[in-house]
Amino acid sequence: MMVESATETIRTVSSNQNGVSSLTSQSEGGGREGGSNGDANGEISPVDLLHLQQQQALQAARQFLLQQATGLSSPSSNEVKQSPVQVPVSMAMMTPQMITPQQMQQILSPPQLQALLQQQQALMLQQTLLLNRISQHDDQRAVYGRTASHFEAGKRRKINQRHCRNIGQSQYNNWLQEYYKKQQEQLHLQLLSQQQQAGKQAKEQQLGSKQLAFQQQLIQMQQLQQQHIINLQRQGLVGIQPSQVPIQSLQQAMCPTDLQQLWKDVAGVQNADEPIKHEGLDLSTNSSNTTSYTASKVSPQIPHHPLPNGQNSMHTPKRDRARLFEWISSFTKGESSDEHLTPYPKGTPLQSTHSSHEEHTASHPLYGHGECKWPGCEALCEDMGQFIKHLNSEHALDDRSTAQCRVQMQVVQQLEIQLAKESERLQAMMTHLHMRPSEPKPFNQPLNLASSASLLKRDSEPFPEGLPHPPTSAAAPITPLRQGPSVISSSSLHGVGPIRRRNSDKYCTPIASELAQNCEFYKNADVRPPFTYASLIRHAILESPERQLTLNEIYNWFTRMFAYFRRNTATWKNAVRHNLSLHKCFVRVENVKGAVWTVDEVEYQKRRPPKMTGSPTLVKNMISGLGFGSLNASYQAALAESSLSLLNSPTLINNNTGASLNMLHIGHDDVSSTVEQVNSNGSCSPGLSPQQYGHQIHVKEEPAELEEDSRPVSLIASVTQNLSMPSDERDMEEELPTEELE
DNA sequence: TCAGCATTAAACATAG
DNA sequence: CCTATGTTTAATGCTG
Repeated sequence: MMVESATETIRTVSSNQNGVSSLTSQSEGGGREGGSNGDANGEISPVDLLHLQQQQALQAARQFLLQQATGLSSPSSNEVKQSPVQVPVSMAMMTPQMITPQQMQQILSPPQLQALLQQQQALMLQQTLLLNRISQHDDQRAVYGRTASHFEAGKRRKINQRHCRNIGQSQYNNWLQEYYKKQQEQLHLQLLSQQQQAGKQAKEQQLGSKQLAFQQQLIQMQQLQQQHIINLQRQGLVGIQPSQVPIQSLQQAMCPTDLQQLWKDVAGVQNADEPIKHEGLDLSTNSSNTTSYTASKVSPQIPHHPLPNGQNSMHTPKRDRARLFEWISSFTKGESSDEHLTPYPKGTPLQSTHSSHEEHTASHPLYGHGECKWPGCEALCEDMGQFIKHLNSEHALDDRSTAQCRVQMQVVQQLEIQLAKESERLQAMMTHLHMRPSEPKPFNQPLNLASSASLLKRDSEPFPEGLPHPPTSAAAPITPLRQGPSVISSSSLHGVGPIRRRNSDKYCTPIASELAQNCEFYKNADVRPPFTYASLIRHAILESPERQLTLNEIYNWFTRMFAYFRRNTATWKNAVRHNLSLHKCFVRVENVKGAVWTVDEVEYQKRRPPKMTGSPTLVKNMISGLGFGSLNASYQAALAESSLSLLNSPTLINNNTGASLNMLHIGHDDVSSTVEQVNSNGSCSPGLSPQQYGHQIHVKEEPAELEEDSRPVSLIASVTQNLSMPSDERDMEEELPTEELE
């Protein structure tokens, strides 16, 4: 899922980028292809949006020119009159998101702020248009002239009419009209703002420098283009519905951080343009002092120009480049600061991927498979040198690259968020499965202490605690009932556990499941497994095909399965030997080759039985201490496995187990593990069945001890056999193996 | 506080 | 004699 979504996101982004770039080039040619490019579905694509905005910008510019040409000095003009009214409207339409604290600070009054924002939007539109045109002509002046001519040629029209009209680009009319239908309101809003701006600018003209004013506007528009593009890309990235209001939707789509950053930039622009805006506002509301502002603004060299992006993409002074760089850096920092969003440590998934990618690409992360990996760029580069060249020429530090960089950051951020979500989901899934992972499974069921506990005497424990969790338990079994499930997730916690956690062992019974689930973890992590040596040894032995292992094989199993046991061999090997000798459950059988160790399951489960039969409490204690609980589970498991058909519900299983346990009063300790094994095998493996264990017992030298229990055992065994017997002849097998070997 | 268990360490025995 | 394998004892820590 993650991959898919991520891929999708990337795809979208790249397409947007392509769309933007293509649009830019296409718009230059005045072609309409760009519009169709966007979405074949008729949905408005970023490209379409851009076109639309371009048109709007043209309209606004035209108005402006007209005003200039007409000498709209009089505030009484329609435009001017409208603006005051419109401003409020637009304000109402605007979302709070559009305003940033920075802007607030800059603005004297809320209304003014609103107006400023509106103006910015209008500027962006205009900028887009102009830039597209400008891109065709390196000479701004040429553009200006051309644009001016357009404006001059045009006449003032009503808003609706404007939508349908496109200066020298009638080709856009069709799609524009469609768009218009969908976005009429939005367009109105924007156009109104444009008008307002035009009106304001008209006043500027009053000041006297029409050309200067226009240039100023151009500059502003250029400054805003960056943001505009970003917005478009973002829109694509976020996957906003085309039907949504362009600007607002874009803003909404942006994450708070991005939005903030974006508006920082905007603020910067405002700062630079502040005079103008104020002027504009003043003009619209009040026409004083514009001159001074205008003068400063008009100056193309605006020294205090704070906005890095604001620079004309075509002409980015080095100092501004530095700013751009700084800006990017700051943004990046901001991004990193947001990493907390991701549960994973920095650089886990994404970064690691990145690094690998880098390695893969050998020298440059943006170069691979002979082509440029820059988003939206697939330029073929035969070699590194060529690529570097390409990189420096096509992806230099300019507005466009910056915008793309931002988009990429967005992508990363989105992916991180996605990752976080997916991780969370995974956690939930694992938690769910582990918590009752085996519910479906017979042995897990036994976990229900309540039911089984009462039934079980010595075994009582088994269920509850036996099943519990191994690793997790390290801490302390909270609720016996659900402990059972230790999961992979818990595995991570294991490391934390104290070196000795035999305690857990008691609960660890489910070694098999635990190991099965966290196998890889233990193999690679130098973490002591939360199982007792006895449990591990037993597991190792039972896991073997013959259910018998030589000491050396046991050693090997330990080292193979646990990174932890790859060191301090002397210690743990000694412990293994000690356990093998100490516990009756481990039976040494002379083999041809020497001696092998087998498990006497009954004995193993019995381990602490002596008095257990007593009250439930006692049993419990014993169980907890001994870690018996499993036996029952194992038996049950075996039974269940063998007769799954019969055991549909856990309850049944439990009951069975409980009953059997009672009768046998056998301790189950790792029963769960036994069960687990059975489960792991896919079907209860006959070999593991209690019977076998029983046999082993016989094999052993000290069957005598069992006697008391033996009866119960035998009963159990018989029961088990009955249930599982179908396919086995285990009795024989158990002994046979050994003998055969011999 | 105590009993029981698990672990660790170590001494000792035996076989190859 | 060395090593691997087993057995046994003791000390220690933890848990209930």
